[in-house]
Amino acid sequence: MTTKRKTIKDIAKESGFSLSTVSLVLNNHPRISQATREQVMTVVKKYNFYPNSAARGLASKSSKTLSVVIPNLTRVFSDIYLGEIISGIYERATSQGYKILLDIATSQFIKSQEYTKLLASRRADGMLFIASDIHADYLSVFESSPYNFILVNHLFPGKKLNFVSVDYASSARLAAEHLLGLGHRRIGLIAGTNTHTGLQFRDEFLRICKSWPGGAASVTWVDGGEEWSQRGGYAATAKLMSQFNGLTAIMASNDRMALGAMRWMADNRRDVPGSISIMGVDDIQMATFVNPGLSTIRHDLYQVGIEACNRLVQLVKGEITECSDLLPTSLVVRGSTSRAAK
Amino acid sequence: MTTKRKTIKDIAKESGFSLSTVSLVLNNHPRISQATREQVMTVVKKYNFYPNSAARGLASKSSKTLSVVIPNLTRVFSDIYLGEIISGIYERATSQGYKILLDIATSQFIKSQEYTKLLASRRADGMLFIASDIHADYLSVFESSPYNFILVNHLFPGKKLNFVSVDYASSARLAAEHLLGLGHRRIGLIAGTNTHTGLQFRDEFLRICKSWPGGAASVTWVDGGEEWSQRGGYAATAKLMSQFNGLTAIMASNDRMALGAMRWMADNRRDVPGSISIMGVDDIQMATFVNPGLSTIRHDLYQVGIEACNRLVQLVKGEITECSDLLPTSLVVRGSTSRAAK
DNA sequence: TCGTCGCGTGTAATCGCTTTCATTAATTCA
DNA sequence: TGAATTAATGAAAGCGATTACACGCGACGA
Repeated sequence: MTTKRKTIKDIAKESGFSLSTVSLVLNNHPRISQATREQVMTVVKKYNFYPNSAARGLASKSSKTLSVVIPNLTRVFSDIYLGEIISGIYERATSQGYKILLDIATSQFIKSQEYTKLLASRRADGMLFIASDIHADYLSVFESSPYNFILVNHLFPGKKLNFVSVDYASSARLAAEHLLGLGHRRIGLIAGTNTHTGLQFRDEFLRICKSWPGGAASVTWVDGGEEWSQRGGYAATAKLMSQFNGLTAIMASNDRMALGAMRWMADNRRDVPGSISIMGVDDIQMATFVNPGLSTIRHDLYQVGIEACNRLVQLVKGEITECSDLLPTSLVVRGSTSRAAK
Repeated sequence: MTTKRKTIKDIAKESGFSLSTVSLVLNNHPRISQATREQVMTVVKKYNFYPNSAARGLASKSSKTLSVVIPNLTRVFSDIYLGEIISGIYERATSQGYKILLDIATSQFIKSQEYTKLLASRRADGMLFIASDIHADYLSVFESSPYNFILVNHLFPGKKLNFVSVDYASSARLAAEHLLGLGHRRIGLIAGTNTHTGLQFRDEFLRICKSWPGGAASVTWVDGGEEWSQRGGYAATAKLMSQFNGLTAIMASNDRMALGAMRWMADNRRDVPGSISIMGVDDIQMATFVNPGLSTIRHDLYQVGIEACNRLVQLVKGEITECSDLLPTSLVVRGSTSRAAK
């Protein structure tokens, strides 16, 4: 627009060194002497020069950018669950010198194969995919592609797709053991069935309950809805409570649905945990604010973001070629669960 | 990694056309005949070819990317206010073929002048800045730079910085007129003083109240805290109520702080609106859920995002050279405000 | 004294596209 | 039928960096 933008060539000319020397200085190459470095940097500072990233990307074959794809939920940008993961990703990406390109997995995004395009065009060096339900067959392209791709807090048992996720099976185990240990034998489970991790949680929970040494528990489950929302949890609870008598505990597959369950109990004057125990999963901030506090399984989603980004960078650098990390979870007991009334 | 990546050259060779023809096809140039276009596209499809974006960016001098900078708040990725704006930006950017680069205005980001670097290195064609308090002096670089820059829902009265914002002065007017019209003459104002828009709101509100034809109202104001949070609103309310007697209304500068005020009233058994009216600004979803519903000034932040992005694209394309848009607001009356008790 | 090694720097090829301008083929008109 | 237009395509010059390789030079051991 205004004056011509400076290039590395101008810097070279003015500092009296060659193109390559300037380039090496800008990339902190050790072969450059301190004296030279300083002279060049003086000129760089003078013009507030920053090397053109397109040219740099072209020559170095790297965009120093990572793509993050989030699910297409209503109010996706104000979702606590995602917020934690994204924060983790952002923190780590930034500290490693990568920028973040944000995308939403709308049907348009999927249909136009934007996810492939981003990587094929080298606009991003790798991709972190937080969005994926069990029907995400289109991800199969990544099974045998040269693209750096990681599924975040999701996984596909059948497919050879890289992932970094919390260990939902272990969460199910911890939760089941906690409730069973408190003597609960009639449990209502609000499941999330549109993701494999959700299914994994449900199945493992059912398995543990059925084979419990202290006596099998009868578990009836209902679906909590696509978005794992408080509203969905509320509706699921209503269904469970109306169709099954004598439940002493409700296990929700995430805290939001658990909060919905607590809300239903409050609306219907059922005492928690006196008459029924409620348990969630994730340990979102809100779990500590409600009354009674929500017993839950802690999922450190910020850490998931950190780890996923770490792995992706390793993938990009070629330090690893695949990854399937399961992060540990832990039991958090608060006031919403207690010994089963007999 | 695996097989060599195809380039436009390979496509040219295989389709039997020249480099330039393929390029023109890929860019939908009208000078290409339909027949040629189809032949070329066949080969493109066959290899699932996407042109290298760095090369493209280098040659065309545009990255087709916009930078979005958000404030460094705790839990920034799960903030409703920001979420709306970002959704709007994302929607519009995507529909215009731009990608979104996300950044947080941490002190590190500011100190290292990342914001300048992004634009100077042409990594982004333009920047939407949602983060800025009244001390954002570093933004002065943009006053007379060739960079495409827009402040989103903020503005600096003194500086020549492009902005797209809701009209806070008009919001103040609407709110004041509503409360004054209901007969309120002793009002507590919870202000946000760390942004110019916040100050604008406060000053205009005070001005209207002072010069009201029906009799001036006495307004006392306190600061609601840096993050305009519910917690801050709660504390501010406590302060107002303990230090000033006879307030008949509380005006909060955003809904979150208003919700904090309502919470305080509930905790202290003060009837809303029976004994005191409460009013917010923004009209976030939660405003409809609380009981009584929160009277507020509607700010269509999604629209702000859309407009801001629109303007930035125009700036990038050179269709406009500056912008200072104020978007209209409107009064939303719900249950939290009523005629002042006398 | 000479060959060799290291260090610091410069030369030039390259990355994969866009775009101007020239060229060729096809069409129109006198 | 030949000249003048018009339409479609190709050749080649950048775009602004990175980086392999070559080179010059002083120091060193033989």
